[in-house]
Amino acid sequence: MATIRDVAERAGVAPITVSRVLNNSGYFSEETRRRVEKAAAELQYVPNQLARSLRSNRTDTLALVLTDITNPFWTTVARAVEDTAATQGFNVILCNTDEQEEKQLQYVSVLLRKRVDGFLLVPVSHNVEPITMIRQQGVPVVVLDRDIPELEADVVRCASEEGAYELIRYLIGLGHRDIAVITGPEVVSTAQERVNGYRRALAEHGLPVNPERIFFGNYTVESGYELARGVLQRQPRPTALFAGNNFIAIGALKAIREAGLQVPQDISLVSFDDLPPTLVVDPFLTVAAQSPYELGRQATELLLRRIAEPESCDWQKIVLPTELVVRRSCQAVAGERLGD
Amino acid sequence: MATIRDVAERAGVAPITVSRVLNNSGYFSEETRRRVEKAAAELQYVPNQLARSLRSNRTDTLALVLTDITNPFWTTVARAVEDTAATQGFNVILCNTDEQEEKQLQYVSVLLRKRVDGFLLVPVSHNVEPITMIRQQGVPVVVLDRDIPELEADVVRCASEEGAYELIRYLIGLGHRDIAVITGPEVVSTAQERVNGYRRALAEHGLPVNPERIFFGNYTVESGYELARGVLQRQPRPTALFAGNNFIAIGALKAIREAGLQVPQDISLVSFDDLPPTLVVDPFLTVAAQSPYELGRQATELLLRRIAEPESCDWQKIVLPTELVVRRSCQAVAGERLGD
DNA sequence: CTGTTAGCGCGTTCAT
DNA sequence: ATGAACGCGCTAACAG
Repeated sequence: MATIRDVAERAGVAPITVSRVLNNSGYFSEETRRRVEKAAAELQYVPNQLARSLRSNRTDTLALVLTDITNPFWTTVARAVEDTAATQGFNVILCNTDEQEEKQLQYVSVLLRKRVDGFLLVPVSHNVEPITMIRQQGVPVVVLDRDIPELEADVVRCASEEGAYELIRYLIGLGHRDIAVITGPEVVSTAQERVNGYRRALAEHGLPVNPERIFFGNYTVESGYELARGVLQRQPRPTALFAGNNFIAIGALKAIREAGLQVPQDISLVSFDDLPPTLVVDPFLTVAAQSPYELGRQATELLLRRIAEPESCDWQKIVLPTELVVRRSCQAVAGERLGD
Repeated sequence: MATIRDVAERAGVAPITVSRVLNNSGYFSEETRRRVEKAAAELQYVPNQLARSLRSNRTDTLALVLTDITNPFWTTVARAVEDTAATQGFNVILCNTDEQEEKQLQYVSVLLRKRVDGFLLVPVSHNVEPITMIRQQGVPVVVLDRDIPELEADVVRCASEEGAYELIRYLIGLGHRDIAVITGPEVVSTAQERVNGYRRALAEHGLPVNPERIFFGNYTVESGYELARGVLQRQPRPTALFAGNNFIAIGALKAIREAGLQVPQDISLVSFDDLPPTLVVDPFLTVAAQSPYELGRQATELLLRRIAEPESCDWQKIVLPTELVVRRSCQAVAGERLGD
């Protein structure tokens, strides 16, 4: 593999001159340019970015540490991150933590060694260790989707509490009085907030909050399935179910089908997260829709700004609104209907 | 940010001793180990992998250049690649080409500069330029999902021709005689092969191949929608439709719904690619299912082998079988039924 | 306009 | 068991 010195020799100039021509920096004659470019082309010279980075302390690479790229929500976020990063010449290293502390810490550690210019991190828990580690090395981090209490940081996330609140208010408006919620891990802020929104909506309508109707689990299809199965066996059965994310909703739908029940006739169902329109022929679920693309885009833009101007310390907390999308997965409860 | 020299000073040893302790290579006393580890911890020393890579010519990083991570097929492949790479300590840089030559070339060029250890590439066309570029730098490439005619290379792909053949044979078995196919770009091997399988199935059953029933487009929902709309307007309307991938199938379903038609009553539909079971509550489409996870896993393992032993030149062509999954999207054609 | 020197942080080589 | 010198490939700083 040709180095800058090989090119220099062949062109009959010094390495620094090659550097100047190829980076178009400093002065050089037209004749020199031609000679250098010719030599570079003939040798198929590819500059070594590692050496460059070693000097410049920039790798033009971002780390995207999320839970599972397999969830279309994260897929869309990843796409947005990659798009946005590319507009400024950055590449993206992708990592899946599967919500495991250990993987998260391992990735952060490796990526720090690789000297990525910044991190987009979906924290697995409220443990601040990974973020502290990153900060100690002076590398910018933007926390994605989830907040960590008492942590001063740049955060870009969606309005989980409000979204949940609206969903539940909608259900209450349809006359529902017994609504169960199944959601993600209790250590994850989005799960907590969605439950908070649920609580607030009930409270504001003077309805009791029954702790036996609140279930934490994982943001997976399996977990949604299991939790929903549990819920459906209860007597009395709740008239509506609130799924904490798209995967949980899918799991719940499977459980409901398996129990021989129908949505919305036998039970109403709402969910956080939409599935991307491209994946669904006939959208059916009433949801609080987030904007994963926007989430990824804004987070990346913020991160790139932090990389460009590392001084600033006015942490930004960006909260993206959620949209209530009413479709056909809910039914009014007879006799108690309050509105539509 | 602390360097190896800072650690050495604090521990009262030479930098090389620090290197030996932290890499656990060569000899050093237990006392030295303790002192070095203490100093490293106190300084929060993070070794600079750039410097290491500059010497070792290894970055422990792979490039995954695919068309669009947003398609669940590629999402699953990406997940498999990341999982497999991680087992050997490699990270993955993700790039979306959107089927554009220019983006593809740009990415390849940048990633060569970054000295990734290997490429997993889904070629946008039969243009061998990107692959040639990579090879000239002595970097291993594994071609993913698509083959390039007359190119000697490691390729891991699915059996497109055979999968299409089986789908069409299945339709013919149901009595269909007029089957349209809508698929991806004509410059992409998978699209070609799926049409070849379609042709072969018809030919083997003595049925004419009508060029007016073959449509190339893009592997996107929009393209599927547009092409299907065109097909549905034809008189006579084909009795069955073969969608070249999952996105095209979704677009086709939208067009069919919009035309007020029902699957399978009014038209039968089959597709290449399944949607991941996790994304679908009630699988309905009859498909030729590929194994995207297996595709990504095998390709990555092959690439890692090439990286470990760069000498070998016996190109591997791995073709993964496709599975015909019969569900409820097809109906026998009355009066001409041949079998089930 | 072009070149020399030096150093980014690390690990191989050879010496002690 | 430990260290000094050197170079990986590149570019900033300083001549000329």
